[in-house]
Amino acid sequence: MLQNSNSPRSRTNCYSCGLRELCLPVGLEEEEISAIDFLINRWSKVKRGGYLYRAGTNFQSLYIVRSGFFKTYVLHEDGREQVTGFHMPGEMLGLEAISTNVHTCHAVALENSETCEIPFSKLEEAGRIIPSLMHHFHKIMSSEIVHNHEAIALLGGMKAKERLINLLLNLSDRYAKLGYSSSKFSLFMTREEIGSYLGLKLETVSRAFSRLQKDGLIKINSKIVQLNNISWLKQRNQNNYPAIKDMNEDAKLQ
Amino acid sequence: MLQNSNSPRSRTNCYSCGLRELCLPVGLEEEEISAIDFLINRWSKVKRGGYLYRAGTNFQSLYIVRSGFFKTYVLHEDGREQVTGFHMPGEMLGLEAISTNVHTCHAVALENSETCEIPFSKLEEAGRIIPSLMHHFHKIMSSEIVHNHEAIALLGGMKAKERLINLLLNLSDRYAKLGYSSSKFSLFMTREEIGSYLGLKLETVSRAFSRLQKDGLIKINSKIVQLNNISWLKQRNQNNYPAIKDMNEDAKLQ
DNA sequence: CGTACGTTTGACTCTGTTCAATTGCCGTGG
DNA sequence: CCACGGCAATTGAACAGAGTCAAACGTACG
Repeated sequence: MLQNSNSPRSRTNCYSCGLRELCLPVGLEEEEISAIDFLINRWSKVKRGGYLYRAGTNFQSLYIVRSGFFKTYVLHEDGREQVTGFHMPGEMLGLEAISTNVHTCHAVALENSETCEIPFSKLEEAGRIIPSLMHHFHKIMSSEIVHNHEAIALLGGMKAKERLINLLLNLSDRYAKLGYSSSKFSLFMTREEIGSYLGLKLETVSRAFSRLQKDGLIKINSKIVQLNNISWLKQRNQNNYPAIKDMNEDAKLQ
Repeated sequence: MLQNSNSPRSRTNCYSCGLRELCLPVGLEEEEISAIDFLINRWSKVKRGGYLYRAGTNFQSLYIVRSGFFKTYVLHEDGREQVTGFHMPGEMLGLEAISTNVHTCHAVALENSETCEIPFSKLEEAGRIIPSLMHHFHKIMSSEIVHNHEAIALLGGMKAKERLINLLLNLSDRYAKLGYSSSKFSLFMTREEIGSYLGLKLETVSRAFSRLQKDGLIKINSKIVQLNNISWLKQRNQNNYPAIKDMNEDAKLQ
């Protein structure tokens, strides 16, 4: 049991980490992995409701969720919070802060969570020596941008029910990647947080859930949701933009 | 007139480029600038309505707007287009494609435009040799994420009039940085494109313009807009999230 | 000069918000 | 163990803001 996740050894050991194939070390050689183990100089727990970082604080490190569940949010002028994302194990937090060296959003744990901390200056140094590490880091940042574009498309063009289905399918996919059930999982966030993320009021979220349940598409019991027919939901509500097919349409436009 | 912007010489010369302080070379030494001139292997024109790249095509290069005005958009399943951003000189395009090596959005010129092309693999190579270049590139990607967060906040929590004011102030700031008037400028996009970006229908955009004009806040003549009292507009409609002030509120939350 | 496109404006509809009351759930303490 | 309080979630009814449909106007370009 040397590699038990609670042993001190595994605290700074990417090699034995269950998230290895989802996280920063993707695509690295064994020796390179041990090199980045070096970077990760801390391993911290954040209790439910606790802050990983706050807007306005100085940026030093990026974080990777090791276990648990986070939300990030910004505040509107009037104090209303706008959730900008939900974050699951293997996902990186803090990328927004690189531009100004100050965090521009708040990161809160919605469950008791664990994170790996990666001092950014060290990551840049290591990236110079290990090109594939740097490249993979660029991919992570880029996919964050893609993900944001999807969120913008969702907020800009979808109705309440579609937004909710989209979020559920998105969570479903991410749980699947982690090896959990894609059809039945827990929502760690409140209706209000879901609403904030989807640009809806909590009552609207609640009504949308009720309606989806009445239509037999899902089963929902407070925080536990079950998707009855994922492929049907996906068909009814594509969340990917079929790039190739689009090309024909575009040709006409030009 | 060796450095005239149409001379062949200046095509690959960052040193003499008017955007030098807004673009990739920010913070580099002179010798380093000549090193990145090396990277930029093409300099292309895109006519109004033409595509810089399309979703679904392979990713090779990033682009920087040299002159003109672009929009980027993704397509919803039903073919409706969702504008994800407007892009002015000095701004970088194509960052979304790094993650998959395929462009996930379309980039169209709204005016006759010019761009610099930066092969991404060469940029990564150069970044290994010039750490400050790599670091600045990371800042650019990060600020793209911040910008997306702002767009999400706008779409998630604002009313039509607020959204429009926000866009106008945003454009105003960006024009100011380029040395143009911040109070009177041209909108290169149609009402429909504005609406798509703001998550509104074109009629709603038009009505919002009319109302702002009737209230004396702006003057609008088809595509030319004049902001009558920028500081008042800003006060009435903050588009920054005052991070420091927020800290007090947050303390209560935890 | 005429067509096509973008814009403005009005009247009506509908989705989501607001306000309010009720229910359900869970942890605390009697 | 049950009663209580507090928070989250549900549901209903009235309301408001944005969407839809339609008509008319302006402007740019062939």
